[in-house]
Amino acid sequence: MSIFASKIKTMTLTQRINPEKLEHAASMLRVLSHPVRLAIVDLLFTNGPLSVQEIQEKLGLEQAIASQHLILMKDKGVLSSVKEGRCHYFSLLYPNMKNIIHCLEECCNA
Amino acid sequence: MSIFASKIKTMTLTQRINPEKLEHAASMLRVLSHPVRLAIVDLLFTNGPLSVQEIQEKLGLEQAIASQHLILMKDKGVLSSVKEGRCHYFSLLYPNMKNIIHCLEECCNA
DNA sequence: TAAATACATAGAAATATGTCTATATTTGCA
DNA sequence: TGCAAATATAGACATATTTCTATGTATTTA
Repeated sequence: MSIFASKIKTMTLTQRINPEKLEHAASMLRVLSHPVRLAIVDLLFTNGPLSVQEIQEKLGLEQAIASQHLILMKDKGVLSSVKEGRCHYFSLLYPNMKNIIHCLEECCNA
Repeated sequence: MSIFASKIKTMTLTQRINPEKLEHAASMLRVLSHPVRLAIVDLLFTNGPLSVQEIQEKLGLEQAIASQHLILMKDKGVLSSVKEGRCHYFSLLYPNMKNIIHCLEECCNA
């Protein structure tokens, strides 16, 4: 049952779903609301799992910056990671996440 | 031409589009990344143009809080408003914006 | 004109976010 | 074992966000 689907139009989002879920939804969007993180989503959607170093190089980021954004994205449930040797490979937990970006451009010519 | 559509897979988002557009896209998401503002999008999508007072009452917000969020959303290009007498009616500039929320739940069971 | 209604805004304070530098941790390899 | 590679983390700092209280502005109505 979707948290956003409403049967009773007079009920607000806040009334229909619990605050935790609403905050979580907002949190997911907040993760995407950064140029670097949008670029990471795009990169991983196109290229599949990549190590921190690969992401760092392809996007021209400092090591710490790349790591910090990636860990944040993982903590917030946007990315997953697997460890192979000393490399950590990150990938999109939900590749459909890219659709949000697609929606965004459809909505407002971003 | 979509800013996110890539013909050359080796080009990153940052390389394909200009930083201003990327920042604008991130900015649009940042506007949505707040529980109250998600609730406002939902409310206006369902109920059409509403005055500040109506929004305030339906969502149980303080007057200043409602006004601040609404003005922010307008400034960032998410809402439009018309003034009738002393009421300011706000509505979604792009009703499709709701789709982003729909995508969000599809992506990650938000 | 005075009061009330509907909003907006300013300023302060708390919290969150983003970046940078430096350092720590883990793992692979000579 | 000792060094290098890959990544994570800590701490400091600047900036942004959010909320709150109070006040200002525009408009309607008595």
